Amino acid sequence: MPEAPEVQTVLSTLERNIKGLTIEKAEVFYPKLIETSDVSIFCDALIGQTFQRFYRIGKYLGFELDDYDLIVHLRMEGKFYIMRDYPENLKHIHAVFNLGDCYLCYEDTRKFGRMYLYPKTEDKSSLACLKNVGLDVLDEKVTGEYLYHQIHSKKMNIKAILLDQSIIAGIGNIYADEILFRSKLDPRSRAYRISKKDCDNIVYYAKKIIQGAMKAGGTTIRSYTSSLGVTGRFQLQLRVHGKEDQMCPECGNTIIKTKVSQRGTYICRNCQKRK
DNA sequence: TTTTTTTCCTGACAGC
DNA sequence: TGCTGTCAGGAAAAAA
Repeated sequence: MPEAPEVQTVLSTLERNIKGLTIEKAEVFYPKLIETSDVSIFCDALIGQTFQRFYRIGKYLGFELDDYDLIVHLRMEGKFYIMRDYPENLKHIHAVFNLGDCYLCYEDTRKFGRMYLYPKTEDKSSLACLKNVGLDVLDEKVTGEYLYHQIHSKKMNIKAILLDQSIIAGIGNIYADEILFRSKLDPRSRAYRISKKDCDNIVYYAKKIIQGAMKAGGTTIRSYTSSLGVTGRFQLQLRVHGKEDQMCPECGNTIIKTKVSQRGTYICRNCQKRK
């Protein structure tokens, strides 16, 4: 499940490999992949467009072309591959872009990923698909103060807050668990009970963990890989997520798995206090 | 308005 | 073997 670090890894890899290349032909085999228009309009518009600039907003990948902004959300299992030859097995490949001397292929087993195409704009935050996307987790405007102001009157649990992209963008299920473990907070704690000091901790660890994961090239759990098959190594550093029935690295108690906001959630009940 | 639930998808896996 | 049911999950839509 790509979160900000994985998206950044994919983006960097693609930038190194396809920046300056021009789309000669575009094919889309799964119509619902394209949110902004019919497939034929989408494919026709891309012909002759060159990849100019690469950017990330939360978990969204942004490609600035000559005349358009192409936005991609990988959701759970979306992946890009750069291939020398046209792909043989198209079973889970839903889009192929012919870039002249290579093919950029989009694969997504569960078909949750989406692509958006808009006329090019300087103000990326004005794009329709990003209207509910808040400040990126690494944005300097994201501080404990900011988080506290956003949540002090909300009833939602703190994990749901961290997953809410309109408050802080880029955090997903895996890192939410890790951030709350490091902050010593039970994910089920109500937002309005979270102190200013706790908010400082949450933001501090959120930035630290996300930046650490970016350096390591993103976490890999289940099927996630970045383009070109580059896989991250950060999973070795995960402390609670996916560690059901294992010992807490801090206190030795058993880590439990439960559901919070419909999401699989890992907690050390000894270290993480419910507020 | 805010919060919760449902929906979208397929493959892996458990149980019979 | 082959079937059925459950689970995983980001975000939008629908319901509460």
